[in-house]
Amino acid sequence: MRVKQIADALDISVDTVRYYTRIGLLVPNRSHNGYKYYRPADVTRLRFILSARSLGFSVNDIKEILVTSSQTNAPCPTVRRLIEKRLKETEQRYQDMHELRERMRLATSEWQNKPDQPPTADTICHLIEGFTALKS
Amino acid sequence: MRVKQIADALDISVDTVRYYTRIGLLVPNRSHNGYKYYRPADVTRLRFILSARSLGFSVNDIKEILVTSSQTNAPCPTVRRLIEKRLKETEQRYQDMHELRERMRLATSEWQNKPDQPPTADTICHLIEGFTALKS
DNA sequence: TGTTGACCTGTGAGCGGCTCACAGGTTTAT
DNA sequence: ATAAACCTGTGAGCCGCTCACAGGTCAACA
Repeated sequence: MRVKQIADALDISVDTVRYYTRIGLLVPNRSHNGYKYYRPADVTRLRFILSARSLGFSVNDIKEILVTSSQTNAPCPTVRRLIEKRLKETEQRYQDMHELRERMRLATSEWQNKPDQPPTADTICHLIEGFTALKS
Repeated sequence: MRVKQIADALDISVDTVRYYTRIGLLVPNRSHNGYKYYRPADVTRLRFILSARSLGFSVNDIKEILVTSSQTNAPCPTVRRLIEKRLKETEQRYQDMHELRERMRLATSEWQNKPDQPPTADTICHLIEGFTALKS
């Protein structure tokens, strides 16, 4: 299979396949004309990559898992260790997003009742600089 | 003020100040030895940048707001338009983060009862590939 | 046999928002 | 005078793609 075929088969862009190939997650054959040819094993591998991505693993995590899996018997301990780490990060980012969303919502509602004003010597936009939730 | 002073004053890294300077959000003076010197107006400006960042505006948004504010009377219409857009994106990303977190939590709990297994011909890690929530 | 045109290819660069590495300049203490 | 601490700007690197682009391939038609 060439890049377009494998990309279409798994419903992702050719650029994503090329990216994974470029960083060594996929290692296709090369034909005489320089084209990359993907075998069934590469499809399995790519499917695995996509599953892992959708579980929050980074491409470096995936690289590590693939190396472990080819060197030792079970990559599972690595996988368990990594997801714990990534889950913690995700919880944190989720929390941060929540707070950001609250700030943004509060700002928009607060700004409903405020008029437009031109900038002054020490304020650029009174909406932003005067937003109460920023005054710690 | 030189870069370290302004960075310390607003409790951010010198690299961040330098980044904002590099992309033209801040325009300090240059002294004979090539050092950048920041004036009180730059402090106001940087404080504004930080407020806007914490409300979810991108640096490009901020650039646009600053330009508008220096060209027209009130940047407020621009600000209102931009935050609406960013808020929508934030809601979406928040939702995505929520789903990701759920998937990760479900996976970890499901994996508690599963043993480690070596890879086979068509599975790299049975935990990831066999995770139920991925089977659409 | 030639040629048009659709489609496909790989490579290199770009994105955002910083962060890091590094060679060299400046300041302070001796 | 000199050593050490600290500061400087510039360039490159990070992640996970995405885009631009010049050129290659291939089937259909003249």
